[in-house]
Amino acid sequence: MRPLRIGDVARLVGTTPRTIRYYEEIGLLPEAPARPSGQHRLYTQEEVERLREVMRLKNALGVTLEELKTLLTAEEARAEVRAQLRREDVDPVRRRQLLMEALGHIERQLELVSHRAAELAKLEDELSETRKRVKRRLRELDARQSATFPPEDTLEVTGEART
Amino acid sequence: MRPLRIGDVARLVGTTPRTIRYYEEIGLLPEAPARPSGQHRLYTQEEVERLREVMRLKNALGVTLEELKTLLTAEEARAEVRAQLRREDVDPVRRRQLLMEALGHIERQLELVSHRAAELAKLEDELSETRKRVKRRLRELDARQSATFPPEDTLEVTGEART
DNA sequence: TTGCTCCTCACGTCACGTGAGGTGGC
DNA sequence: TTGCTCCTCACGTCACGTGAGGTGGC
Repeated sequence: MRPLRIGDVARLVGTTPRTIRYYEEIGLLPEAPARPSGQHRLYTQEEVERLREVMRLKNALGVTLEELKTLLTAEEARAEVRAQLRREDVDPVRRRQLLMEALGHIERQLELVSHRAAELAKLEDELSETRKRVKRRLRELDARQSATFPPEDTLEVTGEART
Repeated sequence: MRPLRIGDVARLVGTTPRTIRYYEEIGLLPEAPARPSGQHRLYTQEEVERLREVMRLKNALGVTLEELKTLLTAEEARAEVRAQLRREDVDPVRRRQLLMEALGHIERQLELVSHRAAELAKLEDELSETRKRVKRRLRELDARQSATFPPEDTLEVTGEART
């Protein structure tokens, strides 16, 4: 698979080239290595995934880019920790400490996410309740219509109803 | 209940006085009526509710304030429509048309909300899965500990575990 | 009277949007 | 060669944050 250009990447993750350049500028994305100024940026599939994750977290958590940067750095540290833990030669005390740290990070993120998720779920619920009520009133209206007027296939009163 | 000042309102809905003034400035909130320049703004409980709803929609939908303004205007129009519908003297064709319009608005909002809600739910799920795994590893570690070492009440190896 | 919160400018900032003018690869 | 996308400034904008200097109510 050939390397992608910035416009392709932007389309793939649902953003704009300017945003990608800005994230690179503030250090949220790693700079394309050894690119002479003026040269085109090229991206691997891996970098696209990274950016997709960044966008997802940004949308989900609703934090500033500075906080997001801290968060991602912490996440990389956790990846480092996982690598350390895979090598079995870590003593259990240190091992426990690392796992507890990881747990702390995860729980802080979970709190943010579940709070927002709950709010959204509530709003969604309210909206679908309202929709139900409106639909019911439409059905009731139609029922009264067909009682008062001839059946709909013989008369064109509410043409919209078929669309 | 006495009227509230801007700082109290901000605290109640979880924002800042500056934000409330800004919303008033761009017409997202109605101007406090007949307030001489320099005079304090005073708010009723009703206005607090309105602002709370604005904040909730803003957070949930993630739209620009301009879009939010359009959305709220449409919502007020719907309230107007509901008032019209309550008076029974609307002919059924018009009645049906109004209900269909309302349904359209609700469904557009629902699409926005449920999309974001689904994304958040997915992220929440992933996070709690990860948490589960980390917790399981901690339990396994502790199990091996108590097999290798004497029971914890006779030895102080992992003091942290008690906190 | 003394704090406290409020007021109105007005400039600063964050996260980009939007040209201007120019270069690079199918 | 002609489009197209890319590049780097650099200024604009949206949604506020943050003082500066001053007034108002318990």
